Parts: sequence; structure tokens; C-alpha cells
Amino acid sequence: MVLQKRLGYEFNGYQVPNVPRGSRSTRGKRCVRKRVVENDMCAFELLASVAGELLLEKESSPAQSDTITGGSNPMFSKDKVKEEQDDGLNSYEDELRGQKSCDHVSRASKIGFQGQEHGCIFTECLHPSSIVIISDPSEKVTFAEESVFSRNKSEFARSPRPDQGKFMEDRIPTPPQFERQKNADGIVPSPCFSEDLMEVDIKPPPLVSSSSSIETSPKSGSHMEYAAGIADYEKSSSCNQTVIVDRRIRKLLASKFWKVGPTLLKDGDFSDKDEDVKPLFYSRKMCYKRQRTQKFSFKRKKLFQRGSISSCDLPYNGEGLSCSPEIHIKGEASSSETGVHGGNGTSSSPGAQKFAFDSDDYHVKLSIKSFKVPELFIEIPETATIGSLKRTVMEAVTAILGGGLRIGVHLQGRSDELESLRFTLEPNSLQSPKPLISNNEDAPLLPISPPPAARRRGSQPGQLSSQGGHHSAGGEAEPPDSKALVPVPAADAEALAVFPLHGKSRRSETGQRRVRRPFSVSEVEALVHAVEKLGTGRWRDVKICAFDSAKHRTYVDLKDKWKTLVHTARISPQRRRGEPVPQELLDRVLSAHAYWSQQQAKAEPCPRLT
DNA sequence: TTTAGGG
DNA sequence: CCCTAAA
Repeated sequence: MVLQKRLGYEFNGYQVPNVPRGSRSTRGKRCVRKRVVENDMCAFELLASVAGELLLEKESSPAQSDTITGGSNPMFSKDKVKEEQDDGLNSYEDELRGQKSCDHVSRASKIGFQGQEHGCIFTECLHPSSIVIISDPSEKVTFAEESVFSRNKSEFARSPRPDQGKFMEDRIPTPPQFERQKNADGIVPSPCFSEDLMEVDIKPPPLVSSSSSIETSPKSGSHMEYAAGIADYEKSSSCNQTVIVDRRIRKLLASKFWKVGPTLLKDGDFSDKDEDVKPLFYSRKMCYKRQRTQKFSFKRKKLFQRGSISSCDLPYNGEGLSCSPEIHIKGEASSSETGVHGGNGTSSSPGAQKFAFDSDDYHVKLSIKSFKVPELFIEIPETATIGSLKRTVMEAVTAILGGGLRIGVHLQGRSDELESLRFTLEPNSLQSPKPLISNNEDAPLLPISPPPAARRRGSQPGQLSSQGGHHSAGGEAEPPDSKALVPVPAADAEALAVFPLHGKSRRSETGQRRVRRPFSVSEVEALVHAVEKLGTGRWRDVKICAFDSAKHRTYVDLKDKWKTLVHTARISPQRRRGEPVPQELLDRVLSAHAYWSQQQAKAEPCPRLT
């Protein structure tokens, strides 16, 4: 039984238009950056949210006697699924079809949770596969997968102990912040809000909200908000399980756009500066940072040192290339053997619904089916091939996901249609270790403009040979630069702001190396003709005369081309590369060059003789 | 801004 | 193609 829900997490990918140098407005950049930040969300948040929704659905479900895995639960019924699919939310079942195995996905994102009345959901995000939702650790904690409390968490036993609740309560004092909330709302604060636990990266409830009221003002009635979604799950063992989730999650899930916490979790948003209070949320940030920043700090630093990457500037080559990697999400709920014992009493949560579970415990297993990786800045050399691109993309995404998922990269589009070139990421079947890069993908991917960092490095850019690949990039080793990819999580936009993105960014104006556009024969023809007429010292005139409409050809380009033409004409045909230029043209090049050189020589030493 | 040349 | 000193 699988609950399938297409999640609306999408990165509102942006693409800075190919604005002429120096004409990009500051305002435009600010907009870009803003969007990046607002769309930030990471996988574990997503999973946690899904878990929240599952609980909500469960709560609202009339079929209370079903276990989460129950097939008769409307929420998980095929009809429901179908309905969502018909709703245009996409059928990822179809998408998933063809995948040999998604077991790893399920495993990777398994979430174990256990609730108790008035508990809170926490997610741990040390690793995508270690997401844990804890509801009221004072009672017990169920771990999914590995022990997520790897640090400072030794107190928590993997298997719940009868006395654990007491154990926790004895050790952990209730922070003042939630004492207040308790007073205000009459809700018993969870002991898990302790410094002790906060230090271990416990994340706050994965609340998703379009308004900042919840996240930003935990002490002003926010608990009410939290409690609004309380759902009590009464197990057959009479253990009450309560998980607090935000009802809005569901609504938001329905929408395609999630505005996520990070933006709202600025320190300044907390009116209470008490260090005992902040850690809960603060740790979330830290956790996030560990997940993201730490991983990429090296590469990012490297790139920035070379001044090739900006958090808000052209991530692309300005030619329309963009990467929209996708991962897919699938959710499922199932029972589990991870027994949780202890717990007692009945739920006292008003209005809370109760559910009886056949098993002692249950897990909500979530598997990511589809979500868009926030953003990927990938640096590739001019000589990049589809294959190297794929490798790069895969590497980046894998890094983002912390290796919790195996990602397969599927190329969409053709290398000769870079405008539509995309990569789709899918869970990589464990049993199909097929090479990720096929040979036919190692064709040169020329039109892609590599960032400046690729410049002045390594070998000369290979010539693009439209006819045959005597220059096939076949054995082309992937240049080091191609690995210098930088996923730029939106959350790090702030941190990245350290770099020169105030005012005018160098990169946005001069950084992007232009796309290489070899001169065609006809262009050479036009150039030769113009030079024959105007000479070799009036490139501006040549430009106006023969390439006025060719925006991408500057007079410098023409001058350079003439230079190479002269060189080409002088070398043996065997040494020439690229699209062959008719010998006739080359002859004219030589003669014209000789003529105008002579004219120039004549004019210089003795102008009056002309 | 253009030229002229080196990288 | 890029970068730039010079003009």
C-alpha cells in the first residue's frame, strides 16, 4: 500500500537573461537572489513534512481503526491516489515505472516516529536516511535506520525503555520558553526542548507556512498553531501517541509552492534572544548548514577564489542552458516492528482523534519520488561532454542528498539542442549498475559555455568539428574543472553574500566566457571581402560593413579571426583544424594581408609619400 | 572606444 | 576568445 503524493516542492529555477555586459540592473539581481532564498528546502524537510501530512491525513480519516498500512484507509486508497494523479499532480507511479528497484529509496527515507500527546515533531537531519520524527522523547524515541543521535545522544536507547520517559524528564529541564507556552496554552511542553537535545541538531517541526507567524514567533501563541494539528494515535497497547503537525502542511502540500523556513528563521526573527530558547531553531539552521555548507565549502571556496561563481549571478552560460534536476518522491506508510513500549494513559488532547494500531509501533515510510533540487551551479569546461556533464550533475545532487540516495542521471534533450538540455535524476537502481555514462554521450558539448574558471586552464578548447570526429572527445579526460561544481543551496545565499555580489558583480558583466562560435565559411568570406576593401586596420569599419547585424561578432572578434586566418593560411592544410576554409579564401587572405601590410608599412615611416 | 598584440 | 596597454 502506497500513498502517492506528488509534492509541490519546486525550485523556482531562475535564469538570468543574457543581458549585455554592464547593463544588468542591481534590482534584477536582488530579485534573483530573493527567489533563491525563498525557495529553499532540503530533502529532509520535505520528508518530515510528508510525514506530517501522513499524520494529518490519518487524523482526519474516518477509518480510525486502520493502521497506517491498512489498505482500506481512504487516504491510502487507490482512488485517492488516482484522484491526485488526475488532479494534474502527476503520476509518479508512471514515472517510477521502469525503475527496477526503489527499495533504496524507501529505505533511505524511512521515517520512524512515535508520538505522545502534546509532543512535538522533530526531525533529525544528519543524513537523509536518518530522518527521525520524534514526538515527545520524554516517552520514547523510535529511530529509523541508524542512530541519528550520534552525538550527545547516547542517553537515548535505541529501543525504548520502560523508564525512559522518566529518565528524560529527570535529566532535562523545561526551558523557560516553553514554560511560557505551557502557561499560555495549557499545553505541556515537551521535555525535548532541552539544551541537551538542542545541541544535537534536533530540528523543529517541519512547519511549512506561507506566513511567518508560526515560525518566527514561537512565544506568541505559536504553540496554539502547533497544537492545531495535534493528532493522537492510540495504540492497542494503550500507548498514546501524539504528533503535532501543522494543519497547513496539507494545504501547502497541495500547492506547488512551499515557502520554507530558512528564510523565516533568521535570528532576528526571534524576539526572545535567550540562548535557551533559540537553540531549537538555531540548531535547525546549523543542521542545515552542516548538510549543505560544509559539504560544498571547499568547492565553493575554490570557485570563488577564481571568481567564477556567484550565488546570484549567471549560473548559466547565458545561452539558455539550465539544469533542472529532479528527484522523485513517493510516500508510503507501513507498520513496523520497531516496538515501542511504555507509554500510558490516554490522550488528553482535546479534539484529538485516536487510532488503534495492530502493531506496537508503526513507521511512516517515505520515499522521495519527486522534488527539484534547489539549485545547481555547475562549472564545466568547454570540452565538456554530455557524459561529463552527467557525472557532474550526479555528483552535485548526490552531494546535496548526502549520499542517502543513489541517483541516476538521465539526459533529456539533445546535445545539439542545448536550449532544452536537461537532466532528470532518478533513484538509481541498485541492481542495474549500468554505466551512467554511455559512450555516445562523450561527444563534445561545445556550445556550452564554460565559466571563466575554465579559462586559462588546461588545454586549449577543442575545436568543434561538425564533420566527423577526428577530434572526437572520446578519450578526453574530464578536466579537473569539470568537477568544480557548486550546488548553491539557497540557504547559503546569505553566506555567499560575502562575495562581491553587492553592486556590480564582475562575473555578471565579464565573467562568463562567451560561447564559442566558430566562424562559418560564409562569415570568413564576408570578412575577407571586407578586409580586402577596407584594410587590416579598420576593424570597426569591417564590423559595421560586413557584420553589422552579427551582434555576437565584435570588431575584436573580427580582428582575431583575421589573425587566425592568416595563420591558418600559412600553415599546411594538414595542420588546420575546424571547419575547412576554402583554399581560395585563404589565398585571398594572404594576398590581402600582404597588400595592406605593405600599405601600412608605407604609410608609417613616410606618411607624406602616400 | 578602437587598435594592436600577447595569452 | 580573453585581456589590456595605448592611442
